[in-house]
Amino acid sequence: MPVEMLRELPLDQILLGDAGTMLRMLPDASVNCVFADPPYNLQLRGELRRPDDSVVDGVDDDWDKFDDFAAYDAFTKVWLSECRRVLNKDGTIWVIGSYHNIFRIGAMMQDLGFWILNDVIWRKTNPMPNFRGRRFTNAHETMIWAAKSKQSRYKFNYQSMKALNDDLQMRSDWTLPLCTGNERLKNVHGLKLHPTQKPEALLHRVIMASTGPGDVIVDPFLGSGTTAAVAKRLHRHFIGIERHPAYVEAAWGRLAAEERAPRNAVVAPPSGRETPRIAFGSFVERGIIRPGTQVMDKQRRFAAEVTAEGGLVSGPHRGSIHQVGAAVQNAPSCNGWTFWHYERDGQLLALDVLRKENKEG
Amino acid sequence: MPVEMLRELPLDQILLGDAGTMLRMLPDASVNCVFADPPYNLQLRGELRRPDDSVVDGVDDDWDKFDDFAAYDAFTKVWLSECRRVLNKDGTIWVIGSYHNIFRIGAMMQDLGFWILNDVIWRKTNPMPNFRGRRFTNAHETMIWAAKSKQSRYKFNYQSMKALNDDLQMRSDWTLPLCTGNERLKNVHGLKLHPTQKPEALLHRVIMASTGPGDVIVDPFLGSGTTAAVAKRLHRHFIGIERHPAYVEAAWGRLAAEERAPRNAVVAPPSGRETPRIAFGSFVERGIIRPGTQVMDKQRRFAAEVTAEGGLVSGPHRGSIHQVGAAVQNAPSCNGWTFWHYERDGQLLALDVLRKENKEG
DNA sequence: TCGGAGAATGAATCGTCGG
DNA sequence: TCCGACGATTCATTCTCCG
Repeated sequence: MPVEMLRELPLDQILLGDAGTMLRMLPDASVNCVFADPPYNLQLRGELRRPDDSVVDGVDDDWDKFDDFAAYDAFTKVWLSECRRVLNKDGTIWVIGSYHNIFRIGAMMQDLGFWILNDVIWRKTNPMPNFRGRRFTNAHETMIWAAKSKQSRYKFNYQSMKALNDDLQMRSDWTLPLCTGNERLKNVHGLKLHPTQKPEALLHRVIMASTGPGDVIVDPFLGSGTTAAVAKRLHRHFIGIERHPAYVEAAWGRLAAEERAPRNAVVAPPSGRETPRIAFGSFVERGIIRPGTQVMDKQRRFAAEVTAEGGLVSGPHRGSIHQVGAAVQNAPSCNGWTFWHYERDGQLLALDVLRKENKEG
Repeated sequence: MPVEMLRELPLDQILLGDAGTMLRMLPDASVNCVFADPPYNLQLRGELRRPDDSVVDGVDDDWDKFDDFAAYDAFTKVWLSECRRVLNKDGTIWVIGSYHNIFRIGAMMQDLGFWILNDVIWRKTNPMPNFRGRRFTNAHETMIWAAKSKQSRYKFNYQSMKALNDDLQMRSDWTLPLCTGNERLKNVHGLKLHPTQKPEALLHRVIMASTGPGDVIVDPFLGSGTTAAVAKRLHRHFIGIERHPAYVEAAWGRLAAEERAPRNAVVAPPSGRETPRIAFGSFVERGIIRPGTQVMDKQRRFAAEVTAEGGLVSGPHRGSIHQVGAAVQNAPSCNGWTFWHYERDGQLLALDVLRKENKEG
């Protein structure tokens, strides 16, 4: 079946169809980044029960069923090859998986000419236990981050990552909770809409690390739309691909409710020393504080705005909560945690309450 | 080149030679466990040969990396296949690597019929920083733990692992420091003897998790001998293979200094599954529980009565403690030992306390 | 409205033995 | 090789309910 190639990128659209077919419609070397969360090929057998005899709601969807490894490899080769064609020469790709599929995917990526930059571990704070005591608790998933080729001059926002990590280099293991609570999309019955919805904090870090404002990110397995929502929030363009109309519809609804952060909150920080230093970034990443949130001192004499990398901007001043606090007062130093406040439920609260409320901060 | 197969296992020996050749000397299905830390340098000139046995040349052109991958795959296939042959039917293998090689290894393990049980992340507390600031700090290595086949009834010392982890299930991510200080072997110049000496803590956990005292562990890339030293300490047998005489010599020196732990320190805790079974009837027989005793679940929602033949009766339900427990709850199965309770001295005690109080049924 | 108890739940390749 | 019985086994977090 001949596929018509689009002459313009379908920016900020969700294409209904399977990954291979839809990717073929996109022009060569036209996008900056790919985030892919393909089926894992879990190969689950019977039902699994918890010690209290309740049944685990496993992933039994048709889209995760393959006859054998050969079938899975054939499927993988199609979409990975198309992703590589669509990426521009300096583009990068992220693929997430578990031990069921990630080794096959990684080997194939190398065979196709991708150049692996890192494997990144998502360490789950609250994984499902191993109920039968037969293996180690499966407490992580693996992401592969790779450039289109060894020659790619890829983008890595080193300073943003360092700022997000208390002024230490960001490591290859990221500790983040599962997607639960209000963030988890529900269907009309109040049950989870999608069995494998990824947390927004994960996508926030991925997008902040490897793209800039205005870049184009393709997600060939969009699912519930996390990639699209976070891309919109951070002023990146997205192109989503999803086979199931119900997921496409839910993703559109989610996007409608998602607001862009203020423009100056997502500008990349200057490289060099005057960069924010704090774990304040973790609150931004986890959505506890949104980029663009207004903060002020207790007397409301000074105001500033939260940036996507976990710092502040106030007029010409940009940097950590401490640096900007000092700058606006024209003071030599400042404890941003106690100086800056924000409004919540009509109250003015010091940023410090965030640390007290969130031990992991 | 014909290789003579040994008639007896070379227990607690270090074989000088390359992994593939030496593994061929070991009999089929003769060992319990393999720990492998293979080289991952894809530019191993001279060591790597193509499947047709031609030597990979030193060209570093882009297209040549495909040859490098093919050569590495051929090298990997030889030693992995031999490891699988040498493992007994319930044996397991551990392989450690980084993103350079672990994906190729994992995919090949699946293709050879190994059944992956977990991928385990070694999270380094003190990794080498990324000096150029172009990637995430490479702060982990990946281990694949796999059984010889899907049908293997592999060993996993669940209770030992749980005890090692403060009475919580051991997770798939292990946080351990690099091998440094006195543990790190030095050469005569005071420089590190081996570039990738693994910490003993890592091998301790590997060996404790998947083997028992007296088991045989093969390390086809012994290096500085960490596997052998920890195996000896924990009363396991080892068979080491190493192609560099200097490493073999250092490993023997290390083994000479290594003392076995006291015998009773390495006995695995009773794992429940292995403790001898006691029939509930024996307690009735011996008069510890009288026929007619009332039993109930913890919430006192269900009640039943002990029968003279060591079962229970509850309304229309009659049978073993497990069967009646399942029947009254309308559940598919039930552990009667922990479900049913009885009153003694005003306290509600699970029937299970009887087994703990009367170890010799 | 607040606090405590109890229920719910998450990408999961989750038995062994005897007849 | 199949079938039935026995019985081993859960962590972090959020939500709901009730007093």
